[in-house]
Amino acid sequence: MPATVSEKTIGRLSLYRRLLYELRNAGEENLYSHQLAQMAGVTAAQVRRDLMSIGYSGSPTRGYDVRELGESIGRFLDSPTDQGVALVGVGNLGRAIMAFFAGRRPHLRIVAAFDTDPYKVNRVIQGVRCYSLEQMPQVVESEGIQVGILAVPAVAAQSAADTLVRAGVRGLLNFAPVPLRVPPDVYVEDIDMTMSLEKVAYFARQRASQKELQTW
Amino acid sequence: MPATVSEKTIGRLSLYRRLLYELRNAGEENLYSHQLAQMAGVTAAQVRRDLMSIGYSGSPTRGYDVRELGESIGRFLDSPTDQGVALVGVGNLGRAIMAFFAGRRPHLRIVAAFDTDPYKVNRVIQGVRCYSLEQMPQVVESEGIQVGILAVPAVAAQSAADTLVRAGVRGLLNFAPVPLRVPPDVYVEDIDMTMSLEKVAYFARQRASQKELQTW
DNA sequence: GTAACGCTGTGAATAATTTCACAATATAAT
DNA sequence: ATTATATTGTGAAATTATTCACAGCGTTAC
Repeated sequence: MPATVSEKTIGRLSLYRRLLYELRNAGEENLYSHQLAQMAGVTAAQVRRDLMSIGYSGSPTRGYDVRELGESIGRFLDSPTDQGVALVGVGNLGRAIMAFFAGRRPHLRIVAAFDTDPYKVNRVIQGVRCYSLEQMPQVVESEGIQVGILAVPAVAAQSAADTLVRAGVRGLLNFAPVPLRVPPDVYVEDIDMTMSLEKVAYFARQRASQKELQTW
Repeated sequence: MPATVSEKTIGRLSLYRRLLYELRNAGEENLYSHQLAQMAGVTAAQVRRDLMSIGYSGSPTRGYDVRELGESIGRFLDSPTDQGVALVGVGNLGRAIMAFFAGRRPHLRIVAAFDTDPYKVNRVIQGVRCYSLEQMPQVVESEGIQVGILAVPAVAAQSAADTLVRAGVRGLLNFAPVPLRVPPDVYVEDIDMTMSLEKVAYFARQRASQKELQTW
């Protein structure tokens, strides 16, 4: 059981847990590494390697217990106490994010939203109270928020990040197409839709031309 | 110049291009690898390595020409002809995606949207015509669409993907929290917001506790 | 009981990615 | 012209991530 678990493994564990949760609802009680692997789109060896890092052991004959493994991943990934999340930017994307996460994980909930638009401030949108940017330090500190989501325009991203970090946020999920500059003790995950779409376009083209070559 | 360029490099090239475009607008004419690196949040060696793969050369004294390099990346990444994109799912997220990409890259535009909701079908939303799911094969084929974006609920994702692929799509950008099963000649990029948020929460917590340990 | 099976856990091998480090070089200064 | 300088391009090394391959082991079947 390694002292530190890689970013990629953490991501896959989150995926495994979701799949296990669905299996549990479907009444499954146990499964083998190769089954979980096929559902997750990875190899069986990868699954076993990942599970090593959380110290969960299966049985050679029954494989893994669906419920136990799910809970085990939960203990590893989740905070023992609830983690509140701050959302900055309540535009199209921000509201879509709110809707997407609404009612999903009670342990990791959006508990406050921030926007400059005075029409949104003090409203409750998707069950989340909306504050002005000025109130950010206050609210973040009083709620003990450690995680922020940035859904603001590119130009506003860095300053919003700075304010969040100053208020004590240690992790950012950044949807703005700008690399953020943050202190080394703050973790940033970028969701760069433009980059992703361009990657897809590039490889789609490549695959399409490979297909043509096959007939030669 | 390698025969095949890695997925990660393609992603970074897309980012470099965006940064170069901004620099160009700011009137910059040339820059060094370490400058681009610092803007992109990578090392200078990484930038030089990435640029090797598109065969662009700079000068030891002037560095890279901002305009030339940007165009060079464009020639490498972009299709010589325009690439149309199909968006499936015009809910909160779908509309946010439309708004996000509206007017960004003319070469890579959302040209058709699909949804089951009869209220949306035949409407024009964010400048994009909305069709029913039944029309998908037809429209995708007649428009020559090779790239699809899935912004549908998890349960609908696989079947939407199947239809797109059958109609000729070779690349998918998948926002649904489900691993898609597609033929090997179709490229899939997943944007899994739940996984990303859980990663951020995990590392935020970790960084926060490291901070505490520093004082010991 | 015990033999056979097919899985897990993991050390070792391989593959992919990044970084190091330095020769080659284009320019500016003198 | 020559020298000094700071950067590029790139083999080689280091690091990180994945896969192989197999010993060890519960369980089941007989």
